[in-house]
Amino acid sequence: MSAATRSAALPRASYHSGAALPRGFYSRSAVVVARELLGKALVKGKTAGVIIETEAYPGGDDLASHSAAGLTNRTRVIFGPPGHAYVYLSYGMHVCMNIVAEPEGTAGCVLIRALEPVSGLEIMRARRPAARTDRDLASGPGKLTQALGITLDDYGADLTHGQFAVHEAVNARQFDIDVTPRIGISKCVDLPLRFVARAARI
DNA sequence: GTTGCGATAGTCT
DNA sequence: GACTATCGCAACG
Repeated sequence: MSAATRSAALPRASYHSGAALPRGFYSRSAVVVARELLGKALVKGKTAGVIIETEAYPGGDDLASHSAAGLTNRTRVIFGPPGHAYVYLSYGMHVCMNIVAEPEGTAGCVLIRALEPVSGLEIMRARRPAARTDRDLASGPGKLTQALGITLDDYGADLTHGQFAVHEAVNARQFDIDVTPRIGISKCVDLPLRFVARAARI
């Protein structure tokens, strides 16, 4: 266990979700939001998963953030009010999902990189025939959007209420948080902005 | 278990 | 016209 590790709580597979997180949760720095999203439940329709991996894209000075180039049609939601979905197409074929952080007018978002599937497993398996195990259903940014049925049509969706939202998770167990550099980027590759929940053994 | 590579389309230069 | 915040499969060990 490294010095960058700390303890927090992760829901059990038999979890049930609590109330949707309020907008104020997201109206903070992207780094704090990225860290605190671990262990929360991302719900869409009948499917849901517990967030186990995130990356912070603070905007501003961070050249790896899509918002670094400024306000464009694609990035406008990142500058808007927090708690909304920033969805984009990656490598021409994969959909990736972020949650907008920081107060309105300030850029910043959190990439959701992986989920632990907890509800609607049958639906997820049907959507992801390539997954060999249930662990692979949502173990990557492009996989989790497929498993939950998130598409570019969900761009800008408000995640603080409704059938597509992030919920407080109930019935939690302990996990550790590893902090590492972000994955798959070519700029600012050394910043420790990736957060991974590692379930405690036993 | 690991490494290497091609697919594919939106966005920006 | 270049460049991706990736994935899945094939070919190894």
